[in-house]
Amino acid sequence: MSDLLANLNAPQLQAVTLPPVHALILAGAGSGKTRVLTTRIAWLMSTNQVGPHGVLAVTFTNKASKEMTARLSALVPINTRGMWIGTFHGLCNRLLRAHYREAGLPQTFQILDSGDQLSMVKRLLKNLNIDDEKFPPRELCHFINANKEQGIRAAQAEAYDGYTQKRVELYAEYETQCNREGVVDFAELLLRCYELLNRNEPLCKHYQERFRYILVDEFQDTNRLQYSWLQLLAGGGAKVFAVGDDDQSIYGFRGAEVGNMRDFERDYAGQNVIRLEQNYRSHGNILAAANALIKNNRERLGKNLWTDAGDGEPIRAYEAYSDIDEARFIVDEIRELVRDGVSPTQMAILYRSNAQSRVLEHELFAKSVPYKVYGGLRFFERQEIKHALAYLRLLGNPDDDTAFLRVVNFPTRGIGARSLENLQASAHQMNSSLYNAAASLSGKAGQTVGAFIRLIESLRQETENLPLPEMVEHIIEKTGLGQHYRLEKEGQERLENLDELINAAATFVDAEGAIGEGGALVSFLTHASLEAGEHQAGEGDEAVQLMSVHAAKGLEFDVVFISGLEQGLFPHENSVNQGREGLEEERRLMKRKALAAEMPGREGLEEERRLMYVAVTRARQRLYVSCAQTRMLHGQTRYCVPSAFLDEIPANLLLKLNKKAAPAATSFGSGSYAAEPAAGGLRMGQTVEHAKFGIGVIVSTEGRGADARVQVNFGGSGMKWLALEYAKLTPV
DNA sequence: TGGGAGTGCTTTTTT
DNA sequence: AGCACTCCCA
Repeated sequence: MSDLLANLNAPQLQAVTLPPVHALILAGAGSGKTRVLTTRIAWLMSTNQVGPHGVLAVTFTNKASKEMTARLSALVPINTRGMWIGTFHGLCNRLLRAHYREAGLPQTFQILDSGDQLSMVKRLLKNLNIDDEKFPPRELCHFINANKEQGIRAAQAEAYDGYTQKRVELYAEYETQCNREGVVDFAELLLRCYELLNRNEPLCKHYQERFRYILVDEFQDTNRLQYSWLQLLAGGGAKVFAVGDDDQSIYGFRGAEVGNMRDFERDYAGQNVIRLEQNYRSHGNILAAANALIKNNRERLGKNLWTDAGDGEPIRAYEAYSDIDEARFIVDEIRELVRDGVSPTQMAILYRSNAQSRVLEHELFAKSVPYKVYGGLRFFERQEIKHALAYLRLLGNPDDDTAFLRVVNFPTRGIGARSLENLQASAHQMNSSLYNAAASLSGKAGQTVGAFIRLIESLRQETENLPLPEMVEHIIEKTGLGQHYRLEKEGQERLENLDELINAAATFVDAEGAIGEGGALVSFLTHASLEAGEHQAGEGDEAVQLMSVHAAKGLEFDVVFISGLEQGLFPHENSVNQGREGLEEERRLMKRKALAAEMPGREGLEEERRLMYVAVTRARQRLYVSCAQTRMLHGQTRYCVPSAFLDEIPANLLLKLNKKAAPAATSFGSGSYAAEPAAGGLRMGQTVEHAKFGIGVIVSTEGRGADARVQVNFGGSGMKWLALEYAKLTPV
């Protein structure tokens, strides 16, 4: 017991040992958030205030929930397996599986991932003969999800214009189709679970009485529906312990509501707000920079990180000529650090968008520095894996049209678009699944599709009594998938992945223990949807880590490089511009019109700044910030202005590493970002020198990127229009 | 059916 | 630039 509480600082101790009250823990970066959360659970249990049975702990990612489970079992000698610790989606799934009947779902309901959802929407549009230019499928998915995340069903959705009216209709169609197929998307897991509890009073009461303590991680990332879900479960007197950091809210773009923190404080936590402000991660200068940055945000609950550690090193800043030069600089620094004995694993290069990794990878490769890129295709999202899973899904639920269409002609069986059109038409007419409608087909289509149906039927029989891994293997072979990739030139890797799928099935069975009555298949498929597999993490290797800032949240490194700190990139222009349709839409949905109108783009910029704050606070000992004057973007050279965020770092914390003055107009601290981004980083009125025409003054600019041109008054040599891409203009 | 050419898009991402 | 997606032809 005393061990448990040893080494906690005062606010940590206070949080951990709080009496049964609602509480909001504002936990700054590196302040021991996970430790407080797990210790709180351990303390509650070891002091017999609650049993493992009465705890509900919610996280956002599988990784976080695994970590929480692991750390908890290290703290208390208890079997955490039966405990309700998991992600929002995982826990909702668990509830829905337990009460599928009450929730109106088939026992074997399957989960659509975003890709499945998209193809479902596309199919719907096609069947209804709707122009997908007018209603882009991606946008429609977003519309549907955003509504669900607000707890709004199609029947309740309001539409003030014809366009939205139509989208609501499509939302309704989509709902119908999902129900017909017995599948649910991610948002549906939450909404369905919420509705189940909300309208089934005895059931709700049961869980309300069961969970005495509800703990929520990363509370700043919750959306409206998740908040309501928590409210509902806490309705019977359970105490909610919410941990979060409003300054690290970087998922507003996908519906997270930082406002939930404020609401929670107002509605529940009241006096019990505890701030964890001592940072155990970073040196003083790094924290000072982070604090200075985030101070510029208006919408904050307020918090200032401090540390016992010394100031440490200054923040190193480098302004490169180009993206290539920036990469060169970073890689050179890394090589030097490696020579000095820093482990590559402890170094990370962060960027705002994944496209930026290319140049960096190129340079790392050229200099033979091992590296690892995060983000990209995940295991269960690979096409060969999805194909195999589609067959498995069809065995479990023949009504799953998405799965049906995915593999009905893969490997090819001579079932062309024509046959499928007929099939979809008659399925539509019969109001049944494609699988069921297949029997009604005649002619050639009837034969080929019939053969496919027989294949599935016989597979079902053959695999009925097989253990899961063997079942998977059997499917891969008997469907011709294996053969297909064996014959394909580039199929080797895909074959290996399919083997890996068999392994995954075996591992899964081992981990889950014996699950009887064919439940193993369903839970394996659920596992595949809910945990798409790590982002090709590949641990152990001595490699430098490359990832987006978003992906870096929750991680820490001795050395961090933040690259591409340029206006338009970081902060990203799409976040700051208000004109974007999607954003407008979001705003309308979030009913924040007033706020948005009052300060257009501010919210966006503040989220970008929080992103920068997250990036900065990843670093333990050394932080580099860099930008480039030119950058290849979308195949065009773009002339860049250093990020406003660079100017927000106090100059006394910075060590500028540029060897010589670079031959361009911009430099840190110029404040030039506020001005209209001039073509090529050159501004009106600037004096420049040209090899042939001599000294001149810029009188106007036109175009951007590769098309950028400037008009220069060269005095005696006259007025010239020059393309920046070709003309060498040196600022004077 | 499959490949080659043409077209368009391109922030961040978990479940 | 690079990739995904569509369309059309052999």
